[in-house]
Amino acid sequence: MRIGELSARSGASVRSLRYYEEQGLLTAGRDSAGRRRYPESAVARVALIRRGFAASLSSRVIADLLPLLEAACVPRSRALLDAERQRLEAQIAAMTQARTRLDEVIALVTDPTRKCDA
Amino acid sequence: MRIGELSARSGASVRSLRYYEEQGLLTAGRDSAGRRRYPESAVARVALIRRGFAASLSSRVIADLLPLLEAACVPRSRALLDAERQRLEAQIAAMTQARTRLDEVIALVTDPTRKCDA
DNA sequence: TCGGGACCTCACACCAATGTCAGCTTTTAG
DNA sequence: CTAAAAGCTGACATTGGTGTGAGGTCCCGA
Repeated sequence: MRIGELSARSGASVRSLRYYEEQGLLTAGRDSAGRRRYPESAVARVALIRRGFAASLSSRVIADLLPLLEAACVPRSRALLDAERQRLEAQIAAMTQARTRLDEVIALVTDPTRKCDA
Repeated sequence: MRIGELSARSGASVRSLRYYEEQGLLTAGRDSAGRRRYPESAVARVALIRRGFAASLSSRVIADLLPLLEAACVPRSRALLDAERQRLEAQIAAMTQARTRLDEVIALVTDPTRKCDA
């Protein structure tokens, strides 16, 4: 199929599909006019790629992961994914801490002698 | 005081102090040679600015907030901060959902017939 | 008078996926 | 035949606090 159809069937924009290719996540053949041609399996591949993005994985990590998944190499895939999970946890922790800081500021603003001109 | 001393006393880099000024968070006088001069109160102001950043506020929001704090306008400050808190909560929720997605991928990889070549 | 340190402005780099525009070719419908 | 639709490449914008470097001014001590 061509890129427009893949876009419609996968939900990814045409721009995104070209980007995935640029990042080495998706390969495409070319027809005589230079247009990308995709096999049926590309739909599933894009779905997997998008799952990765939805899981906050970067294109780089997805590029590393896809070959491992194809090779069905569980331990290595796990190692990669666990590291990403840890990164994500750290980010969540950072934002949670920021929320605590924000609550402190809110308390600071709210508690003292309150006066307002508007 | 000059920018180097303010940097040392506040913990913010010289670069950051200039950036704060550019964003309208911090004002500075100039001496005859064009160098920035800060009053003692600048130390406290930078501390407050940095608290804002630590609470994940953007320079834009801090710029809006500082005048309200100076006017001791609690309700408006609260409105602003509450809105930011909500934004932060939404981000935390998004990342938490991403973690769930990641866990799904991990389950997907881990569960099936496991085999590995490395 | 010379060296160096502190300061100045301007500006690019970073991270990263996507939107969008420009300018072009090819295919296809009418 | 022609116009529209679909595709192509290439490139810039977005977001934002900070690092870093170039190139210049100024001031102080030796």
